[in-house]
Formats: sequence, structure tokens, C-alpha cells
Amino acid sequence: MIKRVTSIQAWNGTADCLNCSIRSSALFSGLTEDDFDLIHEPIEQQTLEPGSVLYKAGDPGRHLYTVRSGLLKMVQYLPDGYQRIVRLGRSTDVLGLEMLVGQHYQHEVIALNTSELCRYPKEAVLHLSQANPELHKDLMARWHKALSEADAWITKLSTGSSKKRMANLLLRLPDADDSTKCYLLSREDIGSILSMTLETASRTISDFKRTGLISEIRHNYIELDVPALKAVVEG
Amino acid sequence: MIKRVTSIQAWNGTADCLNCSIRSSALFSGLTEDDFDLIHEPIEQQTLEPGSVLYKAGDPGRHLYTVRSGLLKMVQYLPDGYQRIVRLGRSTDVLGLEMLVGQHYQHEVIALNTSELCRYPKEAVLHLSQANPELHKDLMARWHKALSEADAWITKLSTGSSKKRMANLLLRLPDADDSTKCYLLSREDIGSILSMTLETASRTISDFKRTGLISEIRHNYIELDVPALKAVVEG
DNA sequence: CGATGAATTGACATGACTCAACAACTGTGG
DNA sequence: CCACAGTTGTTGAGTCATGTCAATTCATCG
Repeated sequence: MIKRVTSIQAWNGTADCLNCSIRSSALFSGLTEDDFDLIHEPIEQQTLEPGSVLYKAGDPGRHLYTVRSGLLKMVQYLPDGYQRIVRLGRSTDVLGLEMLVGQHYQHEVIALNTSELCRYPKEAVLHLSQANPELHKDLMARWHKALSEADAWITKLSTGSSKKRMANLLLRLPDADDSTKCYLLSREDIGSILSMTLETASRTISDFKRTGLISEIRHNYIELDVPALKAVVEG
Repeated sequence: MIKRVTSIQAWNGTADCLNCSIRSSALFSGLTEDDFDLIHEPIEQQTLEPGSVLYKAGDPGRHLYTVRSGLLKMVQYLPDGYQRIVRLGRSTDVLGLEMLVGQHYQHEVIALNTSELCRYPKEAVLHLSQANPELHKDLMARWHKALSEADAWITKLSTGSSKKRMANLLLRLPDADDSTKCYLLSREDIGSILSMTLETASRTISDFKRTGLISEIRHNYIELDVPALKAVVEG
């Protein structure tokens, strides 16, 4: 499942960083050939099937990951056994930043869809973030994005009635900003994102379908009535 | 209210960084005399009275702040006008990191108690974070801490029954880890932290007092029964 | 001492949870 | 292709927690 890429191939091969298809937003996109010469451990690609675990909370962190495609959930467990999804990872998102500081991962990351990832050795990231101002800046932008996401999770997905939280979630699901279509997550995952039971999640979605806020194109693939959903959020 | 400190005084005066009372945890604690020579705009101290606003969301960000003492709330507003407190800032916390990346502040920060802050010019932070590996590392640790706090906010303060959320909040309030005493926030602020109405906050606190989970030492200053509160969280 | 805002409490309405039955979908083996 | 089991989603009925609105008490400060 893991395709080996040496550091030479990393900037000169078919699956390299310098010619990456998500180059403008991948972590190492600002690096030069010289930078890659400094990396000893290879950069690797990996494909995860739905349900498989990338890493768990407490695991020693040795790699930083960029999501090339797919969707993953970042989960934390509570003392009473309840689990909460604290963020989603999708294309161009970076996973595992926390191990650069605390040495360990702090979430359990599980693929929801088939997902492709690139992974970077911790030492390479730490070293290059000092040596390369571009990467230094980019890393800070990644922290910033993660924190903004977390703030949005608190305000939009954890505050207000179940209908408002659901509307906020649905509005975030389409991949592109101009798209109004998306796949639905399992009701259990939705519940774990919005802090509600799966029954309430199911009921709310059924209600949205009945009232036309969303319409099912095919099983679990829906079209959003964006203005109407925004009205729910603001109402 | 603002006491001017030149860059010379910053490492040689009475209110300087190198001899700061929270030196081991202040932002510029790892800097050398040479580093301070590179800072042109002075580092300043400031005292905020309860209720006063440090900055608002959308303000252009020109300074990073370290909290020397006191307590501040970081607030975001929702489309429906509801406001949510997304984090608290207390001694050694850094405020305003986001403007290093996005140019603007993303929260409204309001002092809850009388608070003392130091502020660092944005350019100095950006420049030194490249030049000084210590600060670079420290900055990353600050991002990490903010993100961990946000994750805890999602899991512990936004998930579960009102009693569990309240117990989790109370357990975080004492300043020192070994302290079991703390001041209570206004019921409205508690509500805005825990996503509940101020009435529910008030009722829950009254209930905790009746059942001995907390006991009032004097008005709004309480002693926690830590094991009992932890039992509530885990129950 | 009175005026003001904060906190508490009560009564009631309602949204969300619980438990349970059932329906729809998925994958497997015959 | 169908039958089946296992999983996931839907729906209903009843309960409980939380929100709403209102009245009252308490704390603070001039």
C-alpha cells in the first residue's frame, strides 16, 4: 500500500513534491532542490481505505501528513467513553502538527473515504522549518488554519439548536466553495461532530429533506439549498 | 495607562524582558541582548480594567500580547447575534497569534479581571522567529497550546450534559494546578463558555453548592471538591 | 438608603435523549 | 438470482433536561 519514493524521486520522479498535483497547497511545495537534498528519510505516499486508522492519540509522532484526497476524521475520547470528532481532514489539510511540539499525536485519525496521504519525516520538517523561510511561513499558516477550524467548530458546530448546527455542518461539506453537492456522513459521525445523538441527526436530516433544505440526488449524495440553509443559521 | 519601555530598557530596565517576573514563560524570554538590538519599536506594558476591550475581530493586527496577570475572554459572534467565548487568556498565554498569518485579529478580547499585558510589535516577532531558533520553537509551542485548548473546549466544554460541562469548567478555573479555590465568572459568561443559558448556569451552580461539589468561601469565591467533580465528569 | 444590575428561583413549554420497533441497504453464500 | 444476516438508518412514544419568561432576592455603589 505504501509506495516508496526516495529523496531523489521526491523532486524528480513521478510522484514527487516539486511536481505534485496539489503543489500550490502541499506542505513542501515551497522547497527547492537543495532543500530536498537535506532530507534523508524518504517521503512516502499512502492510501487509506475507509475505516482504517492513520494513528492514535498518544502514539509517538514521527511523521507529518498532507491529505492529497479523501476525508478523515480527527477524534478525541472523553473520560466517560463518549467520543467527539474535533475536526475533519480533507485535501491539502495537514495532520499531526502537534507532534512537532509535544512528540505525540493527540487525536485518533480515521479515514472516512478512501484517502491518499503524503507523509514527511518529523526531522525534515523541523530542520527545514528553520532553514527555509517559505516553509516556516507555511507551517505557521497551517497552525492558523487548524486553529480557525477549531474556533469554527466551537462557534458553529457546538452552539445553538440542532437545526442550526446541522445547517452549519452541511454548508461546510461541499469540497469546492462554489459546489452545492456533497456526500452525507454516517448519522453516528454527524452526531459525534454536532454533539447530538444519531437519532436526532437522522431526524434533523429527514426534516431538512421534507422541507426542501436538501434534496437527495442519490443515496447519501445531496444537493444543498444554500440560501435556505443560511437562513436557518441566521434565523 | 501604558508605560513606555525602549528597546534598551527592554533588556536593562525595571520592566524588561530579560528580567521579567514570568520570564520562563514569557514570549521573548529566550532572546539575547543582540536580539533586542534588532527591535526598533518599543515593547510596552499595559493594564486593562475589567470590561475593557483589548482588540476586536477584524482589527488590523499590529501586536502580539502576553498576559502577565489577570483573565481575559476571547469572544466570537455568530450570524444570529449569539456570542460564544472560545477561549480564556490567563497568565503566560499569548493573544493575537492569528494576525501573524492573517493580518487581522479574529476574536474580540475583553478583560474579565484587571489584567496586565506586554505587547510585541508584529514585525519584531516575525523577524526574530526566523532569526532566533528559540523563539521559533516557542512560537510553535504557543500555537500548539492554543490548539490544544481549543480541542479541550470542544470535547470538555461543549459535549455532554450541563452538569458535566460545568464540572469540567470548574476544574479548569483554579490558577495553579494544585489549587482547589477559584473565583466564579458571571453566569452569563459561564453560559457563553458552556453553550447554555445563564439560568441553567445559575441552577447548575446552585445545585453543585447544595450537593457540596463546591462550597462558597465568600461571594463568588469557591472551594472545589475536586474528586467529586471528577466523578461527575466521568460518570 | 435607594437605585441598578446580577443572580436566583419558579412555572411552564419544548427540544433533545432514550428505548424500541421496523425498514433499507450491504455483502455473503447457496 | 435469491435468501439471509449484519449493519445502518428511520420513526414513534414517552421521559427528561434545558430553554423561556417572569417574579423575587441579593450585591454593589453612589
